[in-house]
Amino acid sequence: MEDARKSSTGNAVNEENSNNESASHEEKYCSKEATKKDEVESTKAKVTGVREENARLKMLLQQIDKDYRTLQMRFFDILRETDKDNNPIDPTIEEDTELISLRLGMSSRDQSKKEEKNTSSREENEELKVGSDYNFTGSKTGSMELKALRSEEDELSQTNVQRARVSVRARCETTTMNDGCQWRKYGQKISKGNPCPRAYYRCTVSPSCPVRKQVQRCSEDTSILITTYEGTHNHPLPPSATAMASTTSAAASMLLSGSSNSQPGLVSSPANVDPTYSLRGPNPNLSDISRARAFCLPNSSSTPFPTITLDLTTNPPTTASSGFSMFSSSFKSIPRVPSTSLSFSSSESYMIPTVWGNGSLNYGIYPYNSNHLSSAHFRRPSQEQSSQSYPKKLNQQEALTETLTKVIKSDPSLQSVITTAISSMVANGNATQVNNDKAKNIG
DNA sequence: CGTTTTTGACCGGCGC
DNA sequence: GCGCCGGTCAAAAACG
Repeated sequence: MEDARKSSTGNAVNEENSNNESASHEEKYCSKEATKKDEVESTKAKVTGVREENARLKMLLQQIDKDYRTLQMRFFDILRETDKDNNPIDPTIEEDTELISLRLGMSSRDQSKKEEKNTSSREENEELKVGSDYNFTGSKTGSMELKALRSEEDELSQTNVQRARVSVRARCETTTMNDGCQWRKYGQKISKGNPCPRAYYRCTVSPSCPVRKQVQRCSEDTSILITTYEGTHNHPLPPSATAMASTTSAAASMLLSGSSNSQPGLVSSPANVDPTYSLRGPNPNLSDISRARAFCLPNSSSTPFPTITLDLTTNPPTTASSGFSMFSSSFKSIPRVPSTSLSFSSSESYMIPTVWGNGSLNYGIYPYNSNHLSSAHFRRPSQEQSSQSYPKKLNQQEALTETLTKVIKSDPSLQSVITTAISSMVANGNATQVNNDKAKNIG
């Protein structure tokens, strides 16, 4: 190979030398044309490059779309399986869990039907759940989602069930996060304990959309904006809003699927068992987001709905190697455990240092699923008994965490999807710009 | 002129 | 029952 290349190169050089004179003459006369040709070639190369980039972005978007769907499906599967694993004795709990998680994504009727179907129907199920977030990819999916959501809303209004809230903490200088949706401010209040006013916004994309959000600056760090979303959009979302919507929806699903114990009649006090989850992460960029952390917090007794917090403000100097190390570490780290009302009814003063801490893993009570607690509640409603079951719940928690971590780590696409989802919803609108750019490219 | 924001009034839940 | 508090309403003002 080496010899052949040398000889070949040598021949070429000889030929070049022999033609040097004529070539130099031609250069004089053709230099301008050659320059033009070079420019044309350069332009062509650029166009080709742009086309390739365009194609690559298209592929990327399709992949993200696909990954999102996969993630959504896997997420609910995991939750379902863990529910069954951890509450095998009490079927009532599992049933409740299903009911609650359904309220988030679809009606119970739809869900129960789908549960009866085989695995192939999972895809359809998945389509329903994710449809609103990706309805720009297909009107059919969007309409299906719309039906499901309306059904859900009807059920919500009829049964007056709990609604999950998703709180996003992010550094943002503007008055509100640019999440891609259209909002109308309908009120502002000074809330107790925070000098910064809390603004109330309503989604105006659709007149009947029930989604609302509250925006308030953190009293301790006014650069941090706390945005709390409540409800589910019952209309197609613009592409720029899908990232936030899908992420909050998934987070809320995660939360509600674990709040079965809040069912009235099954628990002494719903306020005691409202878990507050938190996904904590630093900053809008992907690598930082990949270090985001998840943890659970005792819910404020004043909060009527279970709340999950996505914390994108802190900057823990952890290794950014694995996209989902955050889940594993945070879920495993459970320094304190709720013992029924004692921990759950804890006030904000108890919760805040955990939430607004420096990024250490001193948080988290009930990772994504509070059913472990619920089972303890159901079987031993007394505080004393629950306190005694603390180590057991911890073990369950850790086992559950490990299971989830393994699943997530075993699937790189899952990691990338989650990372992308979280990074896409950050406050400064970067994600919106990216989405818009991608949409333009596709268009 | 239509839409959005502002802001005081109002309402319901909750604790005392 | 009363007051506090969070959330919402709705008229007026501001805005584009």
